[in-house]
Amino acid sequence: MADTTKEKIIDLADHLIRTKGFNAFSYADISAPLAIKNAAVHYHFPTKGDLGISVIERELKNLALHIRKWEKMPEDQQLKKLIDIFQQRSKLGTICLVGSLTPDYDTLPAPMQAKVQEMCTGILQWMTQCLEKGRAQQRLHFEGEAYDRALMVLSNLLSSLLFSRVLGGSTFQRMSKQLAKDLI
Amino acid sequence: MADTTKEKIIDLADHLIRTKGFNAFSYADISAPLAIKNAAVHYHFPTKGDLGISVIERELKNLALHIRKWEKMPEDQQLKKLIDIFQQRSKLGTICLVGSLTPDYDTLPAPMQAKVQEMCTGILQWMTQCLEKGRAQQRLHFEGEAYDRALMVLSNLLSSLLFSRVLGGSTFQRMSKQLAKDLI
DNA sequence: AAATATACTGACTAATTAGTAAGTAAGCAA
DNA sequence: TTGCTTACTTACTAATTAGTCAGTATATTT
Repeated sequence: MADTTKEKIIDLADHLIRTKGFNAFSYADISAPLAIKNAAVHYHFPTKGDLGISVIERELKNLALHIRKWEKMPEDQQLKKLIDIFQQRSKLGTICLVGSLTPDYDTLPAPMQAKVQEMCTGILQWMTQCLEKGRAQQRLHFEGEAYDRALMVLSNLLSSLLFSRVLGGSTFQRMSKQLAKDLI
Repeated sequence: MADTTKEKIIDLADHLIRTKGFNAFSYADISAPLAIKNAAVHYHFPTKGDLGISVIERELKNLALHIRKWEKMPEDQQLKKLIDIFQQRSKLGTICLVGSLTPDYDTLPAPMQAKVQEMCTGILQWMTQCLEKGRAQQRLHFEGEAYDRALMVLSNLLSSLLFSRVLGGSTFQRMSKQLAKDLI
């Protein structure tokens, strides 16, 4: 996994954001498990917002890496790959960054708000393209603008993780299957 | 509005949960605007969890009141009424309790987790019935189990509020119109 | 060998947090 | 009028919060 302290901090912060939310974890929640002092966390990330931004940026890079890996696959398969990633999250009981950070949006420091915005528009941009191309090749079927459909799909993926934690594991399966049925 | 202090506290807590989230507001955020001491808030609601539960219970009662009011309307109209409520929220820039509290689920005190669960299952139960009856009368059209569709609809309503705060006001219109188109 | 940068620790701080306990003023009931 | 309840205030506490700053050991560079 992560070998440097900095990467370990990002790893832990990522997990805490996905389980407890940005406002419910503290520097102590990070320093204690890593057996370092809270000042060491501040050394790498002066403010909590800086840490949050790094978590988002890493997620964005990872996502970009996946997307590049899927480039040559047909669009319906690319979408299924994305659903697979969410299924893994569902098994771990962790939610996605969009689902965790957008509810807290008003409380986030301004630079982090900008990053959250960037994350949302970035994911939606990719998904819009994916849906558009998939429809052109008749591998995906839906009505309306591709961007509007992208909003609905991201909505369903995000909520499937929220709901499955509250209502139980089968909820993810129900929603992801319905989502696939509706589009393919 | 609210005339008793207790009702004013619930009102404010409701607003704070919808804007900042349950973990990002404090007793001071409630006592200061009401010009009372924080101990007065503890008098009415011994713990923060008690306050959270009261906020959910009031929402559940309000929702039940609305639903009873819509009883004689055709199901597609009932659904539109619900969308109207979300549109008002969107204008105010506030999110719904499901969208605010499910991301924080793991951090909530156990009795409040139970209430959040109750709220989710309650809303889904009503929506499942509404969709089922609407389909039987051919006023609503969709494939798959009504419960699965209810999950998707709640997902889209909840996310439309999250997204519209981050991406701008037109996002709600896009999503709610697409939602209506897909079902009617 | 000397200077500099990296990655921390130790020891703080000022503010905020949820929550408590004792007291009090006003209204109502017996 | 005495006692009880309601709705608070005053005055706390112990814990936690993000963040700071001066120091230090270890590499790395010059």
